[in-house]
Amino acid sequence: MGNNQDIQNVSKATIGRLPAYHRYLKEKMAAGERTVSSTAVAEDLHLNAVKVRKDLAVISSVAGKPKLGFSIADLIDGIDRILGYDNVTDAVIVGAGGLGSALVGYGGFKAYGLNIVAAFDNDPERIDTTLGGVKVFDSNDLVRLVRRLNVLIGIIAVPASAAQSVADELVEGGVRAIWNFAPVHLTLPANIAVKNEDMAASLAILSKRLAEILNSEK
Amino acid sequence: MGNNQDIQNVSKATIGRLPAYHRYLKEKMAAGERTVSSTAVAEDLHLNAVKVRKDLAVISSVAGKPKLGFSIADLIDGIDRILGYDNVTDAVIVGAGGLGSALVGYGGFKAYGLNIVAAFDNDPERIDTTLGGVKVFDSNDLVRLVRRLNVLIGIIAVPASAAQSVADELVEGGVRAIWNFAPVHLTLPANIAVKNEDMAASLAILSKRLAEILNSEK
DNA sequence: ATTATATCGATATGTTTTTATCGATAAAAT
DNA sequence: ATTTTATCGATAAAAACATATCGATATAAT
Repeated sequence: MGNNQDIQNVSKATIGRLPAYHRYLKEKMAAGERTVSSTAVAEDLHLNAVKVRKDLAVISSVAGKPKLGFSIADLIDGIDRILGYDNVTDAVIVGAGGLGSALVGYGGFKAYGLNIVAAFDNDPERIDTTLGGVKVFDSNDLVRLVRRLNVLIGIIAVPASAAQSVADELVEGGVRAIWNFAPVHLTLPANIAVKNEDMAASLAILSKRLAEILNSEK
Repeated sequence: MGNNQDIQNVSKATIGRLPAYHRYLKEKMAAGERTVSSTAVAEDLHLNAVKVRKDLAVISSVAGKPKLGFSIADLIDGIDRILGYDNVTDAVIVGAGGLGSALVGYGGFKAYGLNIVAAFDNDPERIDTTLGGVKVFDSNDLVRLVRRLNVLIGIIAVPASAAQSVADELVEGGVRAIWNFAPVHLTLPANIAVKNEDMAASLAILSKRLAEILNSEK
């Protein structure tokens, strides 16, 4: 995943929109369509048409055609290539509780280039069970196993109180990217990529939009 | 939640950072501290000091003092006020499966001004059970119950295939904001606030960062 | 009392992202 | 064959966001 050059030349904002385009294009393709116009995508996805056109221009290997638009198959290939959906990267998840099992069960991560090869938990009840095909190991073996498996990505789905120490162990095991679902800020070396999945932040932004809408109505 | 004026004048980027400040400030307060400087916050949270100072200036009701910084208690009050953490808004969640129960169990939403008053599912096994104190109702009663409860926010935690119809029903029931955890783009009226929790997008951004880091090392 | 200093607030600059405009062009319609 | 039109690509302007700089100032140290 992502260990290619392509992803580097694409803006962060665009990268964030690619998965949505990908789903949309897959749908259109399944519906038998061959081309899309930026205007149609923009309308359906409620985005600005110019923005979409620039995004599609980055993705597409060939120029769009007036009156026709872009080739759907080509766009999908482009996103696959940029996001590395064609080659899979291994990851481990720590925390096999509610959120952890939901994430593993959520499935489809493999379609996004992520292959969860192991789960970890410190609850004896959960150790040695399987979670959607993924075996749950003892947290005590985390560092050793992560190092042995040569895993680059770690997912943290443990309570806030345990998150920092788990993160430290993941780094010790050689992980270079951390996807953090615990509501805490992790203190980590600068050369580790971190993405915090901050539910409270999402909720705050939703609230802002709601406030704007309700306010515009009075 | 958020049904106040304050949230309107604050930039979206700042809004997204407020929950992290809130957690940080609560920690500091619990540790017995009374003031923080923007430089300290910036260092601990790995943010730019000027950015933090501007954020804190928006939050704080009084000016910061040289050598001392800002009052922690005042900042917390400010965030509570802006994000509406002091007055709680009701919400319902649809989908009591893995993700749904994880979200309800994730708990702490009430601390973020969100009170989940009901869950819905169409699986007879789940109907009439309780999920962390929240009763699971039959999806068939969704529209009627949501309308009766006068709920403004709906959380969608159902499989992708069911998400659009659930969203339509929520809107029919009077919901004005939708927090969507299903990996699909929802087509909804313009006067409904939507926040998509797009795991694939998060993963894409994490991958980009990882690619940048790995690339800078060779 | 005086000086040193951490921090603030304000202003300015830079960067990223979004949005607007418009001529060019390929397909469709006449 | 000619005209119309949807869409593109390019350029430019605007908006949002981040970062740099610096004088002012309240506290702490001398």
